[in-house]
Amino acid sequence: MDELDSALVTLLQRDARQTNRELARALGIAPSTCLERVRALHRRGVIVGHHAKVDLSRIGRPVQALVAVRLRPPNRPVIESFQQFVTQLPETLSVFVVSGAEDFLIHVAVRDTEHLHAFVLDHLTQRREIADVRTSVVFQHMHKPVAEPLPGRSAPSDRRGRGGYGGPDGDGR
Amino acid sequence: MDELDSALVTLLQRDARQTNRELARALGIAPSTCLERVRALHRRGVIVGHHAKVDLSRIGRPVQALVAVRLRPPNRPVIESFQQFVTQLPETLSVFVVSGAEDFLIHVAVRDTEHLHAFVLDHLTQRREIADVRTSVVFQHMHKPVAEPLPGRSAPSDRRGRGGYGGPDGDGR
DNA sequence: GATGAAACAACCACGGC
DNA sequence: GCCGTGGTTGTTTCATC
Repeated sequence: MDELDSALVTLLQRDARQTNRELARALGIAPSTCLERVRALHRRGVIVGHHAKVDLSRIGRPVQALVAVRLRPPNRPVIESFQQFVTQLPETLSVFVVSGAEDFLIHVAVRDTEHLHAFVLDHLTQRREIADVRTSVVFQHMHKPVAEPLPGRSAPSDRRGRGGYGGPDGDGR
Repeated sequence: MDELDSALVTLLQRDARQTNRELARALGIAPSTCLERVRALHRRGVIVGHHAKVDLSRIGRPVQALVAVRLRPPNRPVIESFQQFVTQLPETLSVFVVSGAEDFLIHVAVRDTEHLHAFVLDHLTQRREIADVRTSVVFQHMHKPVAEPLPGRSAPSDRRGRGGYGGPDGDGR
């Protein structure tokens, strides 16, 4: 995970459909080299997928909300079963399991406020393990497409013997 | 936005790097037809970009948190200036402007809990407009890669002029 | 709009440095 | 580990229905 990998990760997050040639030219390296680096990033699990991003308001889901949920009792079986349940609902975009006053935060996108209300009443509060629900409408959602390796300290490059995360650079091919 | 467009949107969200041939074959249409449909989705702003997804823990940012912030006074200049400020911080992944007890919800990914603490103390609470901060550690974050057009009612065909959220404009491609 | 064929460009494995 | 080249594949355009 050197400087070059970081640059590749940033560029591919910004636009996953650049051709390998464009990438190589942007970094000043040969296309074949670039290709191998990108493949290594996939092999090591740094890049986990490529997804098209859609405008939710243009697929009939212009209203977003965050629904905070507290469960009772908040033990593992209850948490895990609820998580699985809520993940599979079509309105759900993403699910946070969090510490603090609430246990879950559910990010949903729906057709309109009526639909939102129905979601909470007909899907959520029907579950008996729910102790509390707090719904916040999302006025704006700014999502940064690029998550850069943080400044001030680089990601562990190749410190061997360290118990970090599974020593990605294992295969010596 | 017919049944075919919906299928394309779903498939491209799942994997943006499928070749046009694969897409066409999956839908049972000719590659050239498929290409034109996909282009139309871009033109109409349904698909706004293609982004590689990275494993945050593998780029040195394994700890995530949600930081709820209440501002004072919560008027437009204060909200907008704070939003711009917090969006540009490197720790920030996404920013929700919400209704309810708090005004902002900031999703951050950091190196460790010490870094999280420093983020809150050195970046956020330094701003004078902040009335309250509540930090929740994220134990799990399940993100659904695919947002399907919701069942029960089809999406508006092509209503133009709506500004979505004034965020980063799609890179036309 | 959808289709098929031909020009064009990109990808990818290989051998050499 | 990085680079250039040749065979292969996919994309893109155009004429046609």
